[in-house]
Amino acid sequence: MANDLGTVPRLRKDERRRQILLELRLRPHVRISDLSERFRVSTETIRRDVEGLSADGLIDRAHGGASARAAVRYPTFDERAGAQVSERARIGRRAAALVQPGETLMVDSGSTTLQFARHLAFAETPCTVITNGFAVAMALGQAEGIEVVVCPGDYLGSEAAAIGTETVAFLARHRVDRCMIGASGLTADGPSEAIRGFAAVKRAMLEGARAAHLLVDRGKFGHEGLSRVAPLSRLTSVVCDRLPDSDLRHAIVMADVDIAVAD
Amino acid sequence: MANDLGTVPRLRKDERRRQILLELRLRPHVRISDLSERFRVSTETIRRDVEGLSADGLIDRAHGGASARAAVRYPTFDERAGAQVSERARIGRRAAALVQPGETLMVDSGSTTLQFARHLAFAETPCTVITNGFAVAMALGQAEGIEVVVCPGDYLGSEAAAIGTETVAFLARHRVDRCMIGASGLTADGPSEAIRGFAAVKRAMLEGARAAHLLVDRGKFGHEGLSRVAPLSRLTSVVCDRLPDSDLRHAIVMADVDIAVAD
DNA sequence: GATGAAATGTTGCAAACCGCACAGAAGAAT
DNA sequence: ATTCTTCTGTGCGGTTTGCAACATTTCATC
Repeated sequence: MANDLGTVPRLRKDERRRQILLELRLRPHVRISDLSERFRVSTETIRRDVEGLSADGLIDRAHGGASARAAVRYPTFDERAGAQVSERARIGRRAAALVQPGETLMVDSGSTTLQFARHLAFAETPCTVITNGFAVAMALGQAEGIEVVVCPGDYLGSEAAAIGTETVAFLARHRVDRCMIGASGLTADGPSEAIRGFAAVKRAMLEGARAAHLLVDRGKFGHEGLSRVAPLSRLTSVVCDRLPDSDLRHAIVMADVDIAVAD
Repeated sequence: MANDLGTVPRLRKDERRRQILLELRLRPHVRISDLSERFRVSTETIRRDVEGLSADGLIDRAHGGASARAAVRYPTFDERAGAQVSERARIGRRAAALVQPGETLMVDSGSTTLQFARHLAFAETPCTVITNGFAVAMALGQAEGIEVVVCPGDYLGSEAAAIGTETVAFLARHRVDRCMIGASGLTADGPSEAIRGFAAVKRAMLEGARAAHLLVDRGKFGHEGLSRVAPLSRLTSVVCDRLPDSDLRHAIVMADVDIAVAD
């Protein structure tokens, strides 16, 4: 109803919203009261603007204002089902414990590997990490003793990650002790990935690492994404929050892959 | 009074504050009520944490929560005057107008080039941008029609940028229509940079671009950073918010460099 | 275990914010 | 000019947050 092709929208509202968006690209947070003062409109109007932008997914709402959209939606939007989050956090912590001081790593982008990065950053295990994920780099970048190397590539805004041939070629030029990757699904055929362009990156990490750890929560078991990443046998271990069904478990064990259950 | 070298601070508080900082690396805003729930402490305690972190200049306070300090620190807290900010914004807008559809660009990390990026993102001029700055990539990554390529390199957390030999080598492999770079200072000897490791990146961009634009606000005139980036003559134009003094202006003109004054 | 400092929780009240409903204002289309 | 739609402002009750003072707990140290 708002986007009739022929109509020229009014200036006022769109201009304001546009300014709000611009502002939020510069600073992470704006206050409704400030905006109201600046545009000389009522707080209610700004509230409606912010509400609208938020509904369009362009910004995140906050009490008293609005904030830029999170680079990575980390605890997804299911706040209450935070179970998922804490399970991923447990997986991340378990995986972080695998890292020995001085090691070199490759880390995938994704919410589960981000949890890993957060725990590794907290542990401050001295190591070197190569990653294509912005959130992972930012999480690790503040930790003392952790060197972070970022991959080149085409920037994928929706996932805040670099992908593509540049990324793959860069990874192929490196060799590390371990890699930590996520996946959209895990079956007896191996991990698979739903997001276009990610499978190749994960594959490149698997190739370049002596040990490969797959970080997946129980929700991934039995699901299959669009692209096959690699056969199960390519993995060293699967880090998860619960043992898979006996079929999948059997396939994993037969492929000589360890299973580590967090907590 | 907080940093006695010998004393070992308690765990609880620091752990919490650290997690808050970590969280703010990933999302721009956290709510006090959420944090209180997550850490199972009273909102007052979180409020004190946030207050403390804010006093240390590590985060920005907001009603109901806290927000990350912009990846690249933006100047002052004076909202309305915001002179520096709006001047940089004007420079950014002016520079964004230089970009023609279909061009290829290299863009430096930094607060002024970030302003450029956000205006380019808003204009949605179709183009391809190579950048080493995370904030620049994230700003441009939301825009339709703009392809963003990120550089590899060592991640510098304090500036959210990639630097080092990998970055330089990557840039050297590319050739673009224009580059947009910032600087810590500008004198008759040319632009200079205060942050270690940045000068080499800027130099590589200058080498790889047919046209080179330096984006600087008036505060940079006459200042000189640690590393010389390049001679004035290497630039195509200087985009600034006010004409430099006659001496500097003369040097710029003699070097056959254009001066574009925003607004 | 006693002691004291720091951290945390609790309470009460003021201020800021939210959301709704309705009315007025500004444009667009007829 | 008129109608109609969309946008904006105002008022008000309800909720959340902020802030300060005080009570309580925790922890290190003796």
